[in-house]
Amino acid sequence: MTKSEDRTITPAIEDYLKTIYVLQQELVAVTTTAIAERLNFAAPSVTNMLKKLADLHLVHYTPYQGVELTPAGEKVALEVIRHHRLLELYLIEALGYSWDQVHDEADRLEHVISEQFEERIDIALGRPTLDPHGDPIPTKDGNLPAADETRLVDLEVGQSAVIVRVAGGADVLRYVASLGLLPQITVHVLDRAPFNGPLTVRVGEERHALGRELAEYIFVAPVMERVKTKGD
Amino acid sequence: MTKSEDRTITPAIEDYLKTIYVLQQELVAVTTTAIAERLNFAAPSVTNMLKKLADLHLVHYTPYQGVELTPAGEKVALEVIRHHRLLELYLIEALGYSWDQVHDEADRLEHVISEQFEERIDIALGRPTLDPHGDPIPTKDGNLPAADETRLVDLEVGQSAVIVRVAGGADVLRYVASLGLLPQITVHVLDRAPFNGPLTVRVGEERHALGRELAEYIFVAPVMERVKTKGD
DNA sequence: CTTCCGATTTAGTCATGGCTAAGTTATATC
DNA sequence: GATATAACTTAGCCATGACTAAATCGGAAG
Repeated sequence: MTKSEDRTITPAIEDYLKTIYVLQQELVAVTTTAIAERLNFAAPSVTNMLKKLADLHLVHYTPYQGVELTPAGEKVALEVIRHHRLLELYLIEALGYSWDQVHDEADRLEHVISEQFEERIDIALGRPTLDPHGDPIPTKDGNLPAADETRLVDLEVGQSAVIVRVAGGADVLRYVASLGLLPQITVHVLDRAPFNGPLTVRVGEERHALGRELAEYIFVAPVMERVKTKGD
Repeated sequence: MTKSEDRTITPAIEDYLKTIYVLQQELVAVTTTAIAERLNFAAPSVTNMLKKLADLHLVHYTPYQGVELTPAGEKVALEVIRHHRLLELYLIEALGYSWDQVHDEADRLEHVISEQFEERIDIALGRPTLDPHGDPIPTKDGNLPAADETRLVDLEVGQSAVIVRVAGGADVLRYVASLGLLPQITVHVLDRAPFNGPLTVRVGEERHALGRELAEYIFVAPVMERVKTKGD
């Protein structure tokens, strides 16, 4: 009856493709080392896998140069990312997870849920387009609406913005959440210390100093509110 | 403080322990071959794993004799079974799966969900005690209330009973469901053909002939209603 | 042009967990 | 008691996917 599928795509392969997809959006070239760092693997392990992915026609791999997803590879990556983001949203909305607890759970579940499971939670959530971090959820046919990509670190003193999403791992999410910096929240930039020093921001009644690196993880939608001179 | 994970327990180990647990309830001795058949593995693969499980003190293994779970092994088995049964119920209750679709999904999910996930769906379901097949759900501290174990095949002609659960794989479940033989449903035994022949049962307005083997998979709670005469 | 160094790949190892082929054990039967 | 046979184990193989150590590439500096 339902005989097992062509299990060429393993969880490990899915993780690599997902990582490469994300890195492609951050970097000009996706290198072995960048992948190794992101996945916490040794570089040779990555080289190994890249050769395998190339054999499977999931990436274009040029030794010493880097990799790029093929359309087939991108399709797999987007499916995994769709699973991940739907799961994160479902865990929060349906099961009451908190914002910073969902990532690890989704990382494990994303590899094992069926098409049916995906479809059922998609329906249960009302076919959402954004995940809890504000990232767009790829559609079933592999389209990903681009998100705004202004970073908190790029704002000028005096500007305000609404947090859209926060990148980075669970530790970053937890810390950022503890400061009240959650999606939908408005922040005001009070100061930018020189020499790559911290940003001081106001969130509600509180003030926090954020390292530059941290502020690169926080993506915002700028609010062009009345600044100094009477704006239009 | 949640202790850091003892990653000695792999999904493969969980599958073996779960299978051994189930077989212990069905058989006097759990043999290599019985495990191999249930898991669809070759016998030597099982022998191999049994040695590993014995090293981990999860089973008592006597070569050529069979295995038995240790308390530690039983604990793991019950945790996995708890995951499985909670998941099956959740898939049906919360996500609208049908009765015969849940097994495979639960088989994959049971190995990856966290304690938190288990707790959340347990709460969402109102801390249930029976899964959709009528099997009891082990408690978090590893207790499993015994279920009634009368089989449909053991009923006399003229007896009626309510189906409690159906054992067997997805193919059995699917077929049995297609006959309308679902938990909560009442069946009436109309005939038992001699020489191990089929049972004829009435379900609602329909009659079906069931092989003896199939009728062994169907567990019932007998109903002592008025005895009827033969024929009709 | 050479030299150096970090990035990368090659080579070879290990654990997991399947497999087949071939021996060994237990046991039922003559 | 001898032996056939099914059950079981041993031995050895394979793919995955991680690792370290060592060679190699390639770009920036001298």
